[in-house]
Amino acid sequence: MPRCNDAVADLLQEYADLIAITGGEPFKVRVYEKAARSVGGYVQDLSALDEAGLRRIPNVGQSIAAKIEEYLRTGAIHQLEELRAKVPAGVRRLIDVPTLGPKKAMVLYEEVGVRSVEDLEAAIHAGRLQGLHGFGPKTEDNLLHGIALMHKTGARVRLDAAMEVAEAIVAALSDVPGCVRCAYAGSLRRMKDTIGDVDVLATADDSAALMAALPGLPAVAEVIAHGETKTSVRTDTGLQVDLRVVTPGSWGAALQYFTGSRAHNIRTREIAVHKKLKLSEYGLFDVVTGDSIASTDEEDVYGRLGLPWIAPTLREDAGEIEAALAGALPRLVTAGDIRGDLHTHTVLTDGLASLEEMAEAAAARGYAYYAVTDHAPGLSMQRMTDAKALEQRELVRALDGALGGMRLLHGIELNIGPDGDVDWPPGFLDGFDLCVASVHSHFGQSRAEMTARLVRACENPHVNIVGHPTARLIGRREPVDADWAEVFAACARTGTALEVNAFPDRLDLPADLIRLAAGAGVVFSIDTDAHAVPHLAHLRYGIGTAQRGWLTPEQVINTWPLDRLRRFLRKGRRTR
DNA sequence: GCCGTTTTCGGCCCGACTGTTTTCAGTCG
Repeated sequence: MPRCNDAVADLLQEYADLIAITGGEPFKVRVYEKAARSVGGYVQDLSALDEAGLRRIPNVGQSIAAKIEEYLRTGAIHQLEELRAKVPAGVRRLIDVPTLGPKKAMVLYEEVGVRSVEDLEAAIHAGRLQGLHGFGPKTEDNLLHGIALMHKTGARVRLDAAMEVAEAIVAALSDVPGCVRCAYAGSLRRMKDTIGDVDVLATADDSAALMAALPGLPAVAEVIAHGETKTSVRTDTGLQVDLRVVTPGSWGAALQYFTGSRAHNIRTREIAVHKKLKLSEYGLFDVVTGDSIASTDEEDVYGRLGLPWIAPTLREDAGEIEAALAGALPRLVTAGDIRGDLHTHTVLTDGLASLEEMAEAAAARGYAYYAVTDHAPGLSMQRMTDAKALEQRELVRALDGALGGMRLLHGIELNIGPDGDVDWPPGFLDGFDLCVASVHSHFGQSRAEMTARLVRACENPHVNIVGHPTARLIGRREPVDADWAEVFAACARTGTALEVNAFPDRLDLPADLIRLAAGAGVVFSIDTDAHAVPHLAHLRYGIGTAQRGWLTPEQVINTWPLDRLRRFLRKGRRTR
C-alpha cells in the first residue's frame, strides 16, 4: 500500500487542482501544491504525528493540518468532497493532457460540456471547439497530440508505483497460512521503466487460502478472474495484479517462466527442445520419460539448459542468451557497488530537506561520498545566487567528513542553454568539486541544434556529468531529439559522464541508449536527483536501469574510490 | 493559506514560450 503520506499528498494535490479548475485563488492553489510536495517528501509517517507535529511540516499550517487530521480520523476531507461534487472526475483528468491546464479545462467543461478526455477527443473531431474563444486550430492539434501521448503509455504505470503495490501484496500474501514463498515477477522484476500489470508468484501445497486472500486485500477494488491457482484483480489505482500459485517444487521454473520476457522465454524453451527437454512453468522435463529434471530454483533450470543464471534485468533476448552461452555475461553493477550519490538537491533551491538532513540520510546509507548539486541561477525560478552558492560551500566544507567519515562534495546542477553554454563563467565554476549540466528548456530544438548543444556542453571543461540526458518525462514528455552517436562520441572524447537518473519518472538515460553509449566508451553516474530524503531510496531504479543497459561497476564513476573519482572530475580544468 | 532580515499583515517566483490575439491569457519549468 502507498504510504499514508502519499495518500495525503495525492488528496492535497487534487484539492489544489480542483481549486484551480473552479477558478479559485491562485495563491491558494500554490500553497496546496507546495503542501502536497512537502507531505509526500516528509520523512516521518503522518499517521504518527499529532497536530503540532503536522504543523512542523513545511508549508503545513493550521488549516492544512486540520484537513490532514480530518482525513486521518475519518478517511475524508469534507471541503475536498464539496469540490468533487462540483467538478466531474473526468474534468480533473483533463489537465493531465499536456498543454491543457485548469483554465482551458473549465472552459471546455462549461462551454462545450466536455466531461472527460474521451469527450474532448470526440468534441475536437466533431468540430465542436471551432469558434470557441482561445481554441484555434493549433490548439486542437496540440490537444490531440497530447491525448495520443497519454494513450501511448496507456494503462502502464510508473515503476515505483507498481513496486509499491507489488511489495505490499507480496508482504500480505507471505503471511497467509500455507504460503511457502512469494515474490513479484514479470516486467517489474526485469525493472522495465513502465509496468502494464503486476505478476505475483507464490508457492503453497494448497492454493485455496492464497486465492481467497488476494481479493480481500485493502487495495483491491475489483476481481477480474478468480480460479484455483490464478486470481486477477484490479487495485483502486487501476493496476491489474495477477497471482499465480504453484507447488513449492516448481518455484524455480515458475519464477523463470513468469519473469519473462516472452522473447527470452521462447529462446530458453528452444534450447530445451534441442536438448530433448520441455520447459514450462512447472519445471524442466525429459520429453521421453516425462521426468522432472529441474524446477526448484532458477540456477538449476538455467544450469540444466547449459546456461549460467541470467539476471532478470537482462532477460529481453537482446543478446543475453548468446553472451551466456559464450560465458561472456557482464558482472552487473549492484546497489552495493555504489559509493555515493552525485546529483542531489536541498532547500536552497527546490529540495525539501536541508543539507544536513540530506547528508545525514546519505551517511546512514553508508556512502563514502555525497555531492550536493542545487540548481544554478539559469533556472531563474530557483533564485540561486553566487552568494548563496558560496555560503552553501562553507556549510559543505564544515560538514565534510563529520558524518561517519563521509566526504561531501560541493557541486551544482548547471543549465545547458539553447546554444550549449552554462550559467556561470569558468572562474566561478572552478570553485565547485563537480558540475552536473542538464537540459531544462527549449526541448523542441531540431536534431542538429540539440546535438550541437549537448556536444558543446560536453566540451566545457567544467561539465563532468550530463544530467538526465534525454530530458524525457515518462508518459508526459518525449525525449529530446539528438544524434546520440555524435553526443556519445563527444562524451567519450572529453571525459564527460552521462547520468543514469534514478528518478522513476525519468530513468534517463534509458537502457537502450545506455548500451549504445557504453559501446562508445562512455562512463556513467547513477544518481537519484533526490529532492527529499525518501528519494535517496530511488537508487534501486537507477541500478535496475543501468543493469538493463548491461553496465558493470567499472563503467560507473560513483562506484570508484574517491581519489579516482576526483581525478576524473578534474577533467580539463586549469586548477586543482 | 502560509510565512516572517517585509514578522501577525501583506506579499506570495518569474521568465519564456505558444497560440491567439492586436495586447494578452494560459501553460510550463
